[in-house]
Amino acid sequence: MAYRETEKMRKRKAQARQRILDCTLECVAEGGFRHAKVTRIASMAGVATGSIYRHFESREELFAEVFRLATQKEVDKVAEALGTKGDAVVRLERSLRQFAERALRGPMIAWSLIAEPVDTKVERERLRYRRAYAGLFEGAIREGMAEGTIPEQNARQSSTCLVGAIAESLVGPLSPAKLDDTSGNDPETDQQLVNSIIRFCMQGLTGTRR
Amino acid sequence: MAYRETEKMRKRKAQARQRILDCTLECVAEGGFRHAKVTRIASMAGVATGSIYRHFESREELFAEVFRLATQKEVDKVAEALGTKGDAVVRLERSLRQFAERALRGPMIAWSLIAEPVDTKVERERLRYRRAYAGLFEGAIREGMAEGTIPEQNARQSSTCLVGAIAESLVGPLSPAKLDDTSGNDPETDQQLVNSIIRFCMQGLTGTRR
DNA sequence: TAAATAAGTGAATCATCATTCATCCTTTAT
DNA sequence: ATAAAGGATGAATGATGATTCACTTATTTA
Repeated sequence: MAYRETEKMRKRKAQARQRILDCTLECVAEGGFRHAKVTRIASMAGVATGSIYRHFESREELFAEVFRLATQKEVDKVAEALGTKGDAVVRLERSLRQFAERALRGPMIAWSLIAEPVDTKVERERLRYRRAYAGLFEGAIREGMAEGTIPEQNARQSSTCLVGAIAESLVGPLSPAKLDDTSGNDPETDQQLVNSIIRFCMQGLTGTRR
Repeated sequence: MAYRETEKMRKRKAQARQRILDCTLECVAEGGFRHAKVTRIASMAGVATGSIYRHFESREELFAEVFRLATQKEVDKVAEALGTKGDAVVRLERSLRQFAERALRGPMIAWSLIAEPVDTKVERERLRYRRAYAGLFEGAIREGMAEGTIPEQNARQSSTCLVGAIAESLVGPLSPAKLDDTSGNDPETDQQLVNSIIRFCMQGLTGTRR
């Protein structure tokens, strides 16, 4: 007699959902969460406003999901860099560089993830995100302590400092005020920036100048 | 014939203005900027809503002013600690401790100043505020480099890292989720927290374990 | 094809608060 | 005391957008 959800429909819905997520990310990459209006997202995704709410509890929930996804990608990259060959020190260095360089390459989205004022649910995701990074770093620091390349210390605390130092150093260069000045980001300057951040961080960790 | 602003009136207005500022700060200290509603502030200050706008352009402007004042106090304390006797290294250490300890003592307001999502104008003040700290630290780092207690480095960059490392380390302990758990802040734990932050920072700066 | 059910729509609604402004109240100066 | 000039008031307004929901359209099964 009746209708029953079929594979085809399930797929179609999944696609719509995905399109909404993609468009939201695109909006965020353009102007941050604040400027990503539900109506805009809907029209970009080719669905009605109301349809957004078939897929997501609320705007905040949608944003939280987008945040989670965008974040996961970044965290994975850092994890990947930490999984390469070498002692903990060089791997940490690689991963810090990865973090910073990726942020400078996608500045608006990085700013949104790191520093844009957001609502509670997204803010909660952000704390998770930062903790995820810190967790990764913490593990590597422990490995370094075990293998003797990093002196004994409170690994949890140090990892938090790493995240903070990088984030703060990037906030200036990433802030929207700077983003839309046309002076363009000089890749050489960026490189120097990254280098000095890393220097500070590695010194903080190892207590050794190089 | 007519009315002309007199000293008495000027004073009364100044008092009202001050009362508004005080109450706003009080509100912020209770629940952050987000929960500080204009109507609430007005009634606390014993004035009509509209009167707020006799003294401040807008809610945002009021908040920006409050932010500035609260901030100035903090910055001054750090500057004071930097002005004490001793070489740059010990003075920096003192000032970092000052910064962190004060934050832990007034956690909600500290969170608002450091990490609460806020509107553009206030956010702008926050950038200034962070730069003010960074500027102070930067000066001290230069002094250290000049006197030979701190190795050559990009002082600007390092100071930014300091601010970031501290801020990030505090965001966890300060975040409202933690603030209203009743477990109370153990002063001993706080002390350890502060110590390890400082250790990391000083190492990052000097490249020397102690 | 028809009945049953779900998905999709988007204009209308709602919620939230900051902000305004017509009005009344105070102060000043004569 | 009174006129002139602000000052203070707070209910009403306005702006912004998220969210809803009555209705339309699609899909499935018999």
